[in-house]
Amino acid sequence: MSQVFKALSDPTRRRVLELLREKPMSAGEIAAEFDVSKPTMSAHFAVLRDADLVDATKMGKSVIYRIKLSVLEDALLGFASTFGIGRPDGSSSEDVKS
Amino acid sequence: MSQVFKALSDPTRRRVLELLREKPMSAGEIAAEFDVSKPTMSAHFAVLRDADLVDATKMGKSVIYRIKLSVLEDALLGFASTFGIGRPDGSSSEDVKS
DNA sequence: GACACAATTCGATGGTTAGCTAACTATCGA
DNA sequence: TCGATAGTTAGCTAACCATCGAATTGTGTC
Repeated sequence: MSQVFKALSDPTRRRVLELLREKPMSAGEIAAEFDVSKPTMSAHFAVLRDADLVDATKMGKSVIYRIKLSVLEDALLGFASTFGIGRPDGSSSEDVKS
Repeated sequence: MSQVFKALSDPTRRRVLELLREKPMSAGEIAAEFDVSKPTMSAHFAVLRDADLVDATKMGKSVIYRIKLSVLEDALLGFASTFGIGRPDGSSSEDVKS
């Protein structure tokens, strides 16, 4: 849980997730969208992997990243429901379509 | 936005918010629930204030903290809706009880 | 004013994070 | 196998964060 919020606390990582929302992308494709070095992007990817927010699959020379929407969903809605925010209540990822 | 997620990335601060969900509390009352020094708690409060997640009101010798549920709600649901998570549309704070 | 109490601020310390360059690993194509 | 390409790892610096004890500010009481 802390890992997820920590991952989301960085604008670069949030934007990575937004890019991945559209479609899976390779590390290089994603990195091309940002003005930082590849190693720096790699570190951001590591944080996202650590939070289990993305899935990394090696495809030939590339690594394809995919967002794990259900994890993001569970974290955000699960936490929100603790405060009676959003859904009426008691939402795990049960009543949420995938 | 980054400030909100950064604030939420710490378990102590999340628990502070959960305490405040029940009722407003003084800094001392909150601090008594944790096993850290008052200065440390004060620093946590500062992060929460910086994220605009709580409201601090001086009452005599004490400072009363109140959670700002609508800010938490807007941040979480607003971000979630970016990913098509949660309610179809951005919601506001209607069902806020106190 | 003098005192006690609530909370924050100050100063120091240890740990973490973002960023870089350089070097390494792995894969593909010739 | 050689060279090019895609990513990650290693090693480093600078900035930031959590934490503490001590000092400070502000409030109420006597």
